[in-house]
Amino acid sequence: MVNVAEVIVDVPAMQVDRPFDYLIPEELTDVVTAGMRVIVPFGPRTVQGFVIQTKVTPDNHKLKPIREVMDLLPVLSTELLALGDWLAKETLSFKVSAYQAMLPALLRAKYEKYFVRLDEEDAELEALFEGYETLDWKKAEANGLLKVIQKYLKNGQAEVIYQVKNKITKKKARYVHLKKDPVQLEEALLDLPKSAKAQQKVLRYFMQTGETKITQKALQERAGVTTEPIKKLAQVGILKIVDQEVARDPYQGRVFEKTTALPLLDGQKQACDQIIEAVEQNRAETFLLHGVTGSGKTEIYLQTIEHVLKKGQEAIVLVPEISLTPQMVNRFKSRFGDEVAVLHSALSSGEKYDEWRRIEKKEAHVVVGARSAVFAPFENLGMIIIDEEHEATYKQEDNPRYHARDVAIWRAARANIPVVLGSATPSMESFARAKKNVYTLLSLPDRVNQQDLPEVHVVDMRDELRQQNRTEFSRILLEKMKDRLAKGEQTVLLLNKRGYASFVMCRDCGYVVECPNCDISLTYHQATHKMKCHYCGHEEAVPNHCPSCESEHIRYFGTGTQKVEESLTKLLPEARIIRMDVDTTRTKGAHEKLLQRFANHEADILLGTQMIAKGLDFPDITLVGVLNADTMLFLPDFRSAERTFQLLTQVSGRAGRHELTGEVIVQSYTPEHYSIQYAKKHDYLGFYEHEMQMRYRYQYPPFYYLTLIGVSHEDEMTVIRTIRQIADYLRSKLHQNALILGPVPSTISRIKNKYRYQCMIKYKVEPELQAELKSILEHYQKDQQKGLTISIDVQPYVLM
DNA sequence: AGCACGCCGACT
DNA sequence: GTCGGCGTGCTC
Repeated sequence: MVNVAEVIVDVPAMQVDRPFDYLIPEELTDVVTAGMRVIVPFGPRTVQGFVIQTKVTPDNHKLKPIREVMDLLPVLSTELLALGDWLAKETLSFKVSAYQAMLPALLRAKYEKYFVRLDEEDAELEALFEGYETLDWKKAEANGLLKVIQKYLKNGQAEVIYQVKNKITKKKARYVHLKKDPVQLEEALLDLPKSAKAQQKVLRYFMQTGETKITQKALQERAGVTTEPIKKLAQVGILKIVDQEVARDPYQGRVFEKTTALPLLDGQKQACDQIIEAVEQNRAETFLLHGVTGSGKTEIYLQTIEHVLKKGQEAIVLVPEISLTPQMVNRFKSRFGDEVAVLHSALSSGEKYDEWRRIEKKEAHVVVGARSAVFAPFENLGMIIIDEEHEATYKQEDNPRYHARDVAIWRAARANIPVVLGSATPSMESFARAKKNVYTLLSLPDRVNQQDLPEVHVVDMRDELRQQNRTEFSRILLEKMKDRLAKGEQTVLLLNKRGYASFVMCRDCGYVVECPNCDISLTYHQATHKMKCHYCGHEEAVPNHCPSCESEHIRYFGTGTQKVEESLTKLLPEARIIRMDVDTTRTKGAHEKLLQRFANHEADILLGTQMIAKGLDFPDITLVGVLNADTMLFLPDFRSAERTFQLLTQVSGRAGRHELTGEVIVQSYTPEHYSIQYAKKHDYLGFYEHEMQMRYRYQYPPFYYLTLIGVSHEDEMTVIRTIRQIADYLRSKLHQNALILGPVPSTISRIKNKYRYQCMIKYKVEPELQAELKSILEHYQKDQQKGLTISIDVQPYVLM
């Protein structure tokens, strides 16, 4: 009998998406356990793998042994292993991909391949290796040496080594330790030559503070010296310099003022009590917390988490990436201090790893993070909160294409704990489930400050045009901005960029500059003064003449934030403007700095894209303007009305959150559209009813489930043939109530020279669908190796 | 995925 | 007769 580990190898391919057995070598017998990463030989290669199980079996002498363990403690708990299995099945992706998705990027293996010289005598070989013992494969390949080296491999004068590398780098800090007691120190100071002023400073620092250990950096700053005197003192044995591991702390040096629970309104209290009851009774209940902006949802999160912590359990709080602002983090940090770990994409991969480790080591009991934080390695979870549950960012757009909400509900069901979905504008799906009592609805109709919701004016921009107003600003908006300027109050302007990139078009013939590889128009970039493709990165110069008709009337269309800023400066020269978009927030911390400046009243107007729609909470914002409310209304996506309503509601909530009442101006070319009208009235329920009718009529979620199948290849005929075969196959297999739409070219019909076609399945109950889809993937496996890509998105969120 | 093996055409 | 193209199949 031998000890055997079942291992999922790090090779994302269908044929090897199953466990492989490996012998556990004797010295690792009690070390290897499920959830650890190991290094194993796999064919001629060496790869990383995840142990999913260990077992004892009869010795069949055919198993290769595990080469090395990468962890001493499992990185995946049994819960997360099971979750990965489920995820892979649900999203039709590979198990390894699911496991990788649950871990910080630093735990993903890096592979290296290089040659080792075995024959020391051969002169030519030595020359090839430039005298070194090893030669990097990539380097050899780049220099065209592979063929020559092959000979040496064959006759055993060299060999190929496959190596798995850990990416983890521990952050080190240089510490200075004091090796002498105060008396000795005094003597040492007297012994120092008079000229050694800097060394004296260092010793006096230690004598005055009584410290015995300090980072070198801090010592240099505080004692006002450079590295040299410290080195000297270390040489004579008075000090010792030690490199020590430290955890990166992205919030280092910040002081969080401790806050305590705020008093709750009746509605908040009731909601809190119900959630706490579910926590107490270990009930896997899903709550939909529907609260208007400013109704105090966050305070409910904080107080229920407090309860979870008191019970000795842990909590996960998911927040959309863009609202993971310092303001948001601060609220959690100041209530729970060091118990909070933050996981978000602006952190470096090292920082993310360290935060993840704090969770794993049970130093943190609350995690606040974006989508992937739903996989936080807690083992005694007490509650999961998803704020702004309607946000599309919770759906991962590449494999594994999971939705964080589904993962949360899975974990909650297993752990018998509640999930809280919070939103001012719940998704149709969630609200429908709440109405059917699948979720428990908790409503917060009132704002905490008892303020009325801001008044929303809708301006018909077609009228403005008729009145010869060609600027981006309606007369009323301009009027109100001037008024705020005079009163010293602040304005937020939202430019809805989605579906509205700036492109170059010929005014004479209508020619639009397009990407030669992708079926999409090129975007104009002012910074580089070039045309760039969003999808493949293709770049070209801005044309002077129309390539089609030679006309010189070729110009930019679309409205960028820069352009708006320019015209705003002309109209309101005295206004101080802060512009926030991808360009001005690219560098780390820029986002925060700009907001801070706005908070400090260093500007009157904040102009930005979607990223300013959330989380801004400044007392002096009394006017919000939406420059173009409807640009995304006509995107080919059934959720476009819902998204428009959500965005408008969201930004409206930025105004008048404190004492001053707010006003909102919404500019639109289609002011009569229901999503705008209901947003104007702050009428979520009205919008919900209307939108549900549309969804019913056009057979969309939540009445039908969707699955999107996409095929792409360089040869258009191959794509059409394949997608047709798939559609026909599904038609023959699925229930007759299921609708199969298409195949049709995708919205962007070509990316990177690959043609893209898709078909959509709409269905109600289809228990066999998953199996059928899997068999389709298997069937086209060989073609997938020849450049054909089949992507399956179960319950897609974005249809483009 | 990646790599070896193996079977055919185009050359020294 | 050999080099190298790519199709096929396997990886504990």
